[in-house]
Amino acid sequence: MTEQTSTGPRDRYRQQVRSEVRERAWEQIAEAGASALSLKAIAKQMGMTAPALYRYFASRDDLLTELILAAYRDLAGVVEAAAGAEGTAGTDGTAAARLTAIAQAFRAWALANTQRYLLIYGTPVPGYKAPPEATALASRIFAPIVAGFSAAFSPARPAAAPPSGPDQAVWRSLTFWTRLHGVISLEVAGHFNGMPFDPALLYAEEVESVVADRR
Amino acid sequence: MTEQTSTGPRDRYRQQVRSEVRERAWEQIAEAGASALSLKAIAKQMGMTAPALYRYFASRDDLLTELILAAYRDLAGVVEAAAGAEGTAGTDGTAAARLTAIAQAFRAWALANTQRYLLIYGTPVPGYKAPPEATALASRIFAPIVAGFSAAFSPARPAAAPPSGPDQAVWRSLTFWTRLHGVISLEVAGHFNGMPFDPALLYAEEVESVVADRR
DNA sequence: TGTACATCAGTGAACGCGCGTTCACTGATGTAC
DNA sequence: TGTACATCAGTGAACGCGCGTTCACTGATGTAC
Repeated sequence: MTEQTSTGPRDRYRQQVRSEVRERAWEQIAEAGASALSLKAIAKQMGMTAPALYRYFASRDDLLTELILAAYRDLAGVVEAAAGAEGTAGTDGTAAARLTAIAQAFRAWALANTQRYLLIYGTPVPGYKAPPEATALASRIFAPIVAGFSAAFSPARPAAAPPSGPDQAVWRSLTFWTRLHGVISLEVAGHFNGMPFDPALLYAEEVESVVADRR
Repeated sequence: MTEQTSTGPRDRYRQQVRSEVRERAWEQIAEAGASALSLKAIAKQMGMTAPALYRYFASRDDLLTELILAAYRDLAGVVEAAAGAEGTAGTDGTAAARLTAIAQAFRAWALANTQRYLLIYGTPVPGYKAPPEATALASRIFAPIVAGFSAAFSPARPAAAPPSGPDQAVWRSLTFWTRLHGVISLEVAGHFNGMPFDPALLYAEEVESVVADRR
């Protein structure tokens, strides 16, 4: 009845196993970091022998690459969704609201997916070379932010914009990005532990500092 | 002739070997990250067998702890030196100059000692518990910054300062810290690669954004 | 100044561990006639 | 509907590797008389 493209029962099973491997991999990474990712350990957890996993992933690095790209895609989706949920752009107020929504979604995702966040923005895994697709996905995350700042700046001075027009938006986006990351990465790494203040407050202020900056 | 406290020739040799081990360890960490730190590899590099190193360090984790504390101490020293080199405090201008000097020294150290920086502020080494001394050293790094912002704010309204007086300085220091770290950590992790802009410029602007903020 | 002794750096063998990956194979499952 | 065949998931043994750490030991170096 359902018209599936090359999805026999065997294929379905394949996808299921692949998905469980990824799940276990994330658990493992969450517990001991990306460098601890081990096919043998995953196999043992799943009640299989290690060589069996080579039916599903070409190598350990292949699995890691897939996980990293999935993390990127997930985050990109979250950011895009947050940007899209704020209605159509145009007015300055809406652009600011959209940027704030993006920032909140960004942090929420980072706190809920600590290891995924660290996989993307943390200390590079030694000896591991990120695939080219990662760069494209990084742009996908960045794009809604640049769009937000572009919208926030363009309506005031329409046609004959000052020379620093589009660059201005990119520059703001960079500042936005580094400020958000500054708070999140220190929080996630536990460097605020024992300090009597609310990171959410600091974060909110940082978001404001760029979004509400009229210059 | 030289009055040394328990420093016979044997002791001097000990310190020399310990120092070479640390050096090799840093080389190793620089190449492959902290998780790749290996006593056996260090021993081989030094033309010794691994058990010999146990004369100098109780365990691998012990060596790592020493390295981390040394990194903290080094950075703390650099920050303190930068703060001290800016003459006595008091005037508002001097405090700002001091903060800027601290920021520049901070970044310079981070870029020159990438792995050391990541060891302190990067993704936590999985399964490794930082010693309590680390917290004290983190405060030593933070203190000159807080002092700078305190000096920048107090002279205008001397005795009867507003309630948010001292907290204000700490809050600014936090913002200062997260903004600097935001730029540095992304730069060091290579996330600016391929982006056509100068991180030094972005950094300078971030420094200014907190130091020159009159509110 | 010379000898006896204590200290201690370093060796080599061994332990148990875990890793990624290959290979020839068994046996179940789906497919074509 | 039933049989023959191809596909493919999973096993078990093995490879070579590197790790931290222990232990009993050799031999050189410094120290005390």
